[in-house]
Amino acid sequence: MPTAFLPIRPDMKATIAEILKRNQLSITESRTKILELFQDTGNALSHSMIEQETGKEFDRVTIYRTLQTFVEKGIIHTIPTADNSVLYALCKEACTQGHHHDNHVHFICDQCNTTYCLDNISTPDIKLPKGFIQTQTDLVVSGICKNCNS
Amino acid sequence: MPTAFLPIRPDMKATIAEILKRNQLSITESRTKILELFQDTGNALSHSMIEQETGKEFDRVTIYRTLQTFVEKGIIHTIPTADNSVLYALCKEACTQGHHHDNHVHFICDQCNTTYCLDNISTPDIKLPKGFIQTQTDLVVSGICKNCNS
DNA sequence: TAATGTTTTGCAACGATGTTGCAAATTCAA
DNA sequence: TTGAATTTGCAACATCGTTGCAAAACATTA
Ligand SMILES: [Mn+2]
Ligand SMILES: [Mn+2]
Ligand SMILES: [Zn+2]
Ligand SMILES: [Zn+2]
Repeated sequence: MPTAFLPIRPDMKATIAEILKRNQLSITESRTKILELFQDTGNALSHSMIEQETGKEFDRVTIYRTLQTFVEKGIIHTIPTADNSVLYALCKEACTQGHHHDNHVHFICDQCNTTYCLDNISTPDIKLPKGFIQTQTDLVVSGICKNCNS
Repeated sequence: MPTAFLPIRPDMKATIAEILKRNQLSITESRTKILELFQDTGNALSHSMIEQETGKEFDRVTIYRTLQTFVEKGIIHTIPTADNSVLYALCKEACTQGHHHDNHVHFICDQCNTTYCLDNISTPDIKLPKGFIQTQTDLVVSGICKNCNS
């Protein structure tokens, strides 16, 4: 329990609880654990990675529903991948209920398979042919990440 | 049958047969029909669209294997989508066995769901953080296409 | 803290998607 | 035309994702 002597690093549980409260979600074990996972790894996670990490703690269906809820609330966003698997990552910008603003580039390492949100690289403006109207841009770069690079 | 009097539009069947031959693939009914479909629609197709179009002519598995083969040979390429469904489209550039060069932007219409290859819009160069090496870039824009636009 | 209404979870069952092994059919080349 | 090689269809299976419903957990109020 945090006291007046250890206030420097805020209690993780509390922070997670705040995120859930702010989004009007009940604080449950599965939601807390899954949010924790995202915070701890920092990178993108797939449903199956989460399933592996949490073992038999929760049902598959609960994980699906938790991820759906988080996406709807703007807590996490999905990442399209070249091999068409579904990835999720924490939203760092001010995303809200049904209104995402994750217009950043994603990077997938071909070697270690880690997916990074390049939060400070925005997706470029594309000049489309006449008559086409753009509402969303997804840009995914793949290659070798800085950890795997020699 | 084309004669000397109708040489302007080359026989489609012949062209398709040539594509298959050039790639050392036997000319079979399913391959011919599926290639025809891509040529006729012009846009991207999913496995299920092809299954619907061809009805019960071929087995599901045959369609999967045909698409795989075409991708390997560089006849078609896959398109990553935001909702993580798999789309395929004809390669128009000089793609060869295991070596694709489809570095163009894709556009998906939110309304009619048509997916376009914007062949003359190249994917932009992205300046990555130190240590990251880029080998591939996928850029998908979604919005309203010129047909659905007013 | 205890009771109560609301939300979330686990389970079972299901549909869609994609893969593999193998025998039969088709294609190709001699 | 024949025989070898390739391709196909079928069956069986694995993975992924969804839904309905009863039980459990959670939030709220007293
Ligand atoms: Mn991201
Ligand atoms: Mn394309
Ligand atoms: Zn890596
Ligand atoms: Zn359209």
